[in-house]
Amino acid sequence: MPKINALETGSSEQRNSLNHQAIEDYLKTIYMLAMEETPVTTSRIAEARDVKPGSVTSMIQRLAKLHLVNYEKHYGVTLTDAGTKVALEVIRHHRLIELFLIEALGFTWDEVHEQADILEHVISEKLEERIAAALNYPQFDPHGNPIPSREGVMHSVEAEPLSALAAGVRARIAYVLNDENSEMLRYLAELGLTPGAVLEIKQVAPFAGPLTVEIEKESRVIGHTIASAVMVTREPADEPVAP
Amino acid sequence: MPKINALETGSSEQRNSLNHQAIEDYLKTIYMLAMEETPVTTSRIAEARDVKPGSVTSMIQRLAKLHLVNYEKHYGVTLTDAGTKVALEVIRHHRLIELFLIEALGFTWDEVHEQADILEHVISEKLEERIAAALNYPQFDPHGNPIPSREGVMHSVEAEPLSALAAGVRARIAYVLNDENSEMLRYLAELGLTPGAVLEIKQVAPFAGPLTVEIEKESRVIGHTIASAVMVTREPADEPVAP
DNA sequence: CTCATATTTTAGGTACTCCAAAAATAGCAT
DNA sequence: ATGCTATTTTTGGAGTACCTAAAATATGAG
Ligand SMILES: [Mn+2]
Ligand SMILES: [Mn+2]
Ligand SMILES: [Mn+2]
Ligand SMILES: [Mn+2]
Repeated sequence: MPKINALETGSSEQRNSLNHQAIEDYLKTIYMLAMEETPVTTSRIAEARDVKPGSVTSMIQRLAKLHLVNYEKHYGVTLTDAGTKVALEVIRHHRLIELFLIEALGFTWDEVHEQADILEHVISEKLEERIAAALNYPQFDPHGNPIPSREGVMHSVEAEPLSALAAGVRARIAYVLNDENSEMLRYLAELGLTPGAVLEIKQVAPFAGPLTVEIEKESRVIGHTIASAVMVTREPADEPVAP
Repeated sequence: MPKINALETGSSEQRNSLNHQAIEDYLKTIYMLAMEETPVTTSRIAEARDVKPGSVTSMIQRLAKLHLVNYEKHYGVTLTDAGTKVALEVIRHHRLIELFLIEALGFTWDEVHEQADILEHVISEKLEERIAAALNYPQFDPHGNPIPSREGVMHSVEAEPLSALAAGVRARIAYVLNDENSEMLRYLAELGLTPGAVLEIKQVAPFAGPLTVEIEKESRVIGHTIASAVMVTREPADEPVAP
């Protein structure tokens, strides 16, 4: 029947696809962590992937041998061009799949991350292309994150957390963090806090307190933690002029 | 991110899903082989899976320990109820996915087997259900094979190879064997030999020679090998009565 | 220079494979 | 029925890809 291992078993192996779940996931993790701070240390990867540091070290050594990362002992790793390419490829898969599950199969935005995290490693390039085509070559995933292009280019959006805004500011939701937190996603959807929504800050309680926002003419009070996960871009304050 | 191994790593493991690529594929292979002859021997499995007999023996021992097969040394294996359930589940996934790739994403029937062979192991029950629903709960896959129900019931179709028919007989194509042979599938499609098509045998050359069939008013000559892969049911000879 | 902390190394485990040697069975001749 | 060979199956040893746990070592703060 299958044999995903066909290329790796025995001695020769490694045709052109240096794929495999684990490798791809490490590269993806490193890519994400590098966006926050570079180089990426062993312990940050271990924490993110929920494995022990020793496991990370040995995987890093493998990745370095495959020229997917640059590795300096006791210092950290950075992705090589080849490693970046793989990471972006996987992220493209992930985000296309999330959107497809919602658009084509009726899933909700809190249900798709887990399944996408598995499928991202096993779809062929042809299937990726068909999915992209079926979705009309979308730019953003359901959580507002940009989908890298087939060529491996990702246009990241400049945004700031909702929690950083002051009263009176109008903003549009760009994307949400923690898309693996289903419970939070359900809560956000309930409040109408989804990408594209426009809101205005009414009140900000001090000391990381709750903020009051107006959205769709409704006033909502949300906690600081949630507000930190919602990334927004500022909108010009409105005051629609009557003609 | 992911961690398909989350449940198996370390010591405890095995929540409810005794899944995993290899195990599922062995069970599927055994199921298929058991339809031809039971018990299923080590060497038949080895040949079907293209691994060495020694590998099969050790996997069989594992499966037996998991109560997925009954194993008698030097004799053969049969699936237990639990093993049958897993096999049918995987076959259901496979066939639903093949159909979905064609119906929803525009693949052709010669392109889907390989991708389905991988995806079958990684779709959740929820995704399976959504795919089935999107296809309106289909009974047959694109190659004419029955799709087992969610409860694990498969209604197999009584059919005989086209190559077994005599001249003059009319028949309807039920399904084709070797759905992993893309080249053959493309050739069959070209000739119009797809499930549901009705044809009439015009001539049969002796000694496993070619047969001439009429299909869609066209006369076609096909080799014995191909004809053996096309499974048909007999149709009453027609002679449409003019009113 | 010393020590806490992060990191790497080492050793050991599971899953899956291959190869080669040993054991069991089956086919067949007598 | 008995024995012998050809075939199949099992066993044992090994290798890769993960992982953990625990011991050894590098780093940099004070
Ligand atoms: Mn996601
Ligand atoms: Mn993943
Ligand atoms: Mn198939
Ligand atoms: Mn498979």
